[in-house]
Amino acid sequence: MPEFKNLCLIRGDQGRTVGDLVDRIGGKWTLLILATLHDGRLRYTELKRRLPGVSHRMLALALRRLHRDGLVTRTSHPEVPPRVEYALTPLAVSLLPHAVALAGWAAEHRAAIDAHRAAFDGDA
Amino acid sequence: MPEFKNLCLIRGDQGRTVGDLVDRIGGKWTLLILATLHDGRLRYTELKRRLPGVSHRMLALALRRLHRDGLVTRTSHPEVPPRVEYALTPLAVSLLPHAVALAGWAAEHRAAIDAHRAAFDGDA
DNA sequence: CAGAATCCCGCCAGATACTG
DNA sequence: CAGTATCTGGCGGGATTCTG
Repeated sequence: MPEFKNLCLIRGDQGRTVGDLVDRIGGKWTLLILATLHDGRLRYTELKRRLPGVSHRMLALALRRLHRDGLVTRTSHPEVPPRVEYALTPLAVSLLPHAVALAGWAAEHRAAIDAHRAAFDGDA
Repeated sequence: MPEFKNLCLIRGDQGRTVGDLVDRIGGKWTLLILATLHDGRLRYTELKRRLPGVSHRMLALALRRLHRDGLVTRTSHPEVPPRVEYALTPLAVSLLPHAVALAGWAAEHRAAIDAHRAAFDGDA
C-alpha cells in the first residue's frame, strides 16, 4: 500500500519543509484570501469587503507576501483613482485543493475535538 | 466535476473553520510531532530526541494541546522513574494524509516559490 | 524521567494616521 | 482607492529552574 511515504517530507531536513509551509500559508488570512480569489480576480477593496474582520494592514501584508511568493498576480492600472486587481496564479490553484481538504477535515471533526476538549477540561 | 464545493468551509462562518484549523495544527511543532508519532507510540524523551531543535517547554505544551484536542493519547505508567507514552488517535491518523499532501505540495513547489521571491526581491 | 513554573524576548497583528 | 509608516499590546516560543 502507498503508506505515507511523504512523511519524510514533513520530518526531513529537520522540519524545514513544514517550517516553510507554515511560513507561507500559516498566516491567519492567507488561505482565506486564496479561497476568496478563487472566485476570480478582485480589487483590493472588494477583497477586503469579502473578508470581514481582516485589518487594513494585515490584508496588505498578506497580499504582498502572496505576490512575492508567486501565489497571486498584482495588476495595477494606471488610473485615477488607482485600481489594483489580484488574481490567483496556477501555483496557488494547485495548492487550493489541499487546503480545501484540510478545511474539510477541520469542519468534519470540529465537534469531536470540541467534545474532547470539554471532557479534558472537565477533569480539573 | 467536483469543483471546490468545500471552499465554503474555508470562508463560511467568517473563517472560523480556518481559524480553528490554524489554532490546532498551526503550531510550529504540531505536525512534526504527529508525523513522528506515526511510527508508533513513543515516550516523551524519545519523542524529544527525534525532534532536533524543539525546546523542552514547547514539546510539553504542544503535547498537552494535542492531548486536549484528542489527537494523541497519553499513557502514564505508575513507575519510578515515571514513563509516559504518547500515541496517535484515529482522529490524528485521519488528519495526517492531508498534512502530508500539503507537505508534498510545499516540497514540490519550493523551488518555484524561491525563484519568484528572488525575482520579486530583485526589483528593488 | 516527565513536566510545571518563571522569566524574557521577538514577532504577529490591530488601530491609527499619513501619502500618491 | 490602494497602499505605507508608526506605535502598541499580546502571544509564541526559547532558556532555565524546580518538583514528584
